[in-house]
Amino acid sequence: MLRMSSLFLRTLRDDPADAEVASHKLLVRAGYVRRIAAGVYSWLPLGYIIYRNIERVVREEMDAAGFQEVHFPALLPKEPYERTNRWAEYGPDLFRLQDRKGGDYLLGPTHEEMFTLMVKGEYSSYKDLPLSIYQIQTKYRDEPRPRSGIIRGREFVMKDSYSFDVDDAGLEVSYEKHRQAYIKTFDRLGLKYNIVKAMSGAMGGSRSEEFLAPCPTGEDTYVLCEKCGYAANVEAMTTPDVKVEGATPPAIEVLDTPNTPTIDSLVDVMNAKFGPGHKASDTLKNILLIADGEAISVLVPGDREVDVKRVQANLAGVKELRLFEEEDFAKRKELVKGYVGPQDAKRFGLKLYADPRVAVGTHWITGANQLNKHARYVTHGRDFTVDGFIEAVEVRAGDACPQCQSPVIIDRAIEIGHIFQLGRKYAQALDLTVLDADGKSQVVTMGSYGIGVSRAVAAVAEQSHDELGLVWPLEIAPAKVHIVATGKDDLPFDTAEKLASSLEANGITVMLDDRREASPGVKFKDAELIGNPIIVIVGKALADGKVEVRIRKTGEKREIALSDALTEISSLVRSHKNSIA
RNA sequence: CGGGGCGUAGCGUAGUGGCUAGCGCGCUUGCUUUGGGAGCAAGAGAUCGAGAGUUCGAGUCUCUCCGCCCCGACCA
Repeated sequence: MLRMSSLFLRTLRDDPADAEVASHKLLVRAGYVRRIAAGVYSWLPLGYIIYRNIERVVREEMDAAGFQEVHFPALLPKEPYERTNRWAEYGPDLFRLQDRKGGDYLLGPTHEEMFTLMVKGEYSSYKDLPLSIYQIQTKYRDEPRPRSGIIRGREFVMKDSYSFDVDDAGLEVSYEKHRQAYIKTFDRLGLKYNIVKAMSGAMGGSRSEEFLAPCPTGEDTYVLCEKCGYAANVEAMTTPDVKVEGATPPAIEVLDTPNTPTIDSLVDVMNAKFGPGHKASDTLKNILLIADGEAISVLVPGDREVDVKRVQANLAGVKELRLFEEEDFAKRKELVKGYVGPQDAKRFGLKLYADPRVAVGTHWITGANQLNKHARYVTHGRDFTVDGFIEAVEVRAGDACPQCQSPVIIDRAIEIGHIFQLGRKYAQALDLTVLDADGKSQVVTMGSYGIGVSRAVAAVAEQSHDELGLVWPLEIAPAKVHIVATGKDDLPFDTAEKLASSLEANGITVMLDDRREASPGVKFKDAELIGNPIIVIVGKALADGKVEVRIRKTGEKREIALSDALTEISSLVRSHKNSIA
């Protein structure tokens, strides 16, 4: 039983000055966490209870799925990370330190190497697989900018699992098992979330999905089709095939278009020259970029912006990508800023990529590669060809869903989980092989699956709060029932005490506000701020032999006979989970 | 790393180069009060982020450093 009279807790009346998002403000105000350094937080008793409850749910679901828990150190030697080149690749995001002998160590940002080596050390036969093991561990990443309180820290707790299989079919099964376990986990945590197609990114691998908890302050942007349920991270969003119809356009015609370095000015001139009706979407933008030092051009319709992050995500292997700057134009005189067209790309030795909207057979008004000149009827397939199609435009609300063509919506969310098929990258680098049934050596294929445990505390807080304070789901709340005793006599306090004991005896956790000196107002405010799902007030109504029961989430209140309190509250907890939390 | 902002008591904040750095919350003591962050009275609590400088005099002006927040870049 948590007694407010002795609980190590001080609630704050004002929002902390350094907090911006709701979860951060409320977790600090309600006395759950305190900041220690940028992106580094301490858990106070209430916060640690929430944290442990979430960890417990995660652990139970992992165990239920048959995965086995292990535990690695957070402090790791650099050697395994050198073998996969991540000691170098991770760069400044890695917390590095040396021991007294000058040996290099790191604080683990993620543990693929350690898991791979652990399995390599024990297993060597296909008969040992499949295997899934996990840990719940503090991770360290020296983020360039920690933000949003607990949501994005430099120290955080993650549950990471890894699956090991002999072949792709096995990996698919392991992946699916994790996916199901994640669904159960997040459902129990009371989180609203979408499972979203993601890019596997720098980690390589194929299938990849993110579990995103929608909330306005989230850092991730994703698209959702409300009609068919398609959901994807903006980087992974694909464009439906473009149908090209109509006759072959006339041959290229070069036009004098003085002072038209922008799409808008070009459209105006075209309308003046050939009559109204020309749109920005009839023109073609040639966006020049530097990809790892090499100039490339990306083609998008003129009414669209290029999303550099998306381009990079879709250009395999490119580490650094940036837009052309003045000095780049200065070096490449043949590329006339504002008048670039794809028809001379081969001659310029420029790699060309097209957004799918710039399909083969489409024709465009675009630059003529001469100052103050544009060309029309420039046709993909006839007048230029590309080195590849990549998703390049900034995704907009209303874009067509790749599955059903309906307009999609765009939303923000917190990433609470990520599952993906790693493939053989780490097994290869660290030489994790097993003998198959034919006695041949096979490189193991792996999956990697993460849940942000500490982040989930903030995600729930972010999704579940109101103007009064936090609103915890039953499963993870500090206590199921928050009993407030009011009045100056002993009776309400004694009564509350007895009710609390009998609830606890029935396995229902209780927080009891047994403070004699605090005013009722303070106790009510604290109860609402702290956010336990059921609030029971033992006070005024006691004169009629009643107590008041309030549902934190809905604000619903009613008085019930004290004699029924134990059974009524028990049944609320046991059978009304969904309506109260 | 670029841009912006901020560092004054546990928290939130005021402070015009000039007397003993002020207020609210919280805390302590006493009395009163007890269904919506109570009232009265008396207290404790600050090397004003650090260092250097200008000045008769610096929380206030200058410089350097440190820390923190926001936007961007970045981010299994």
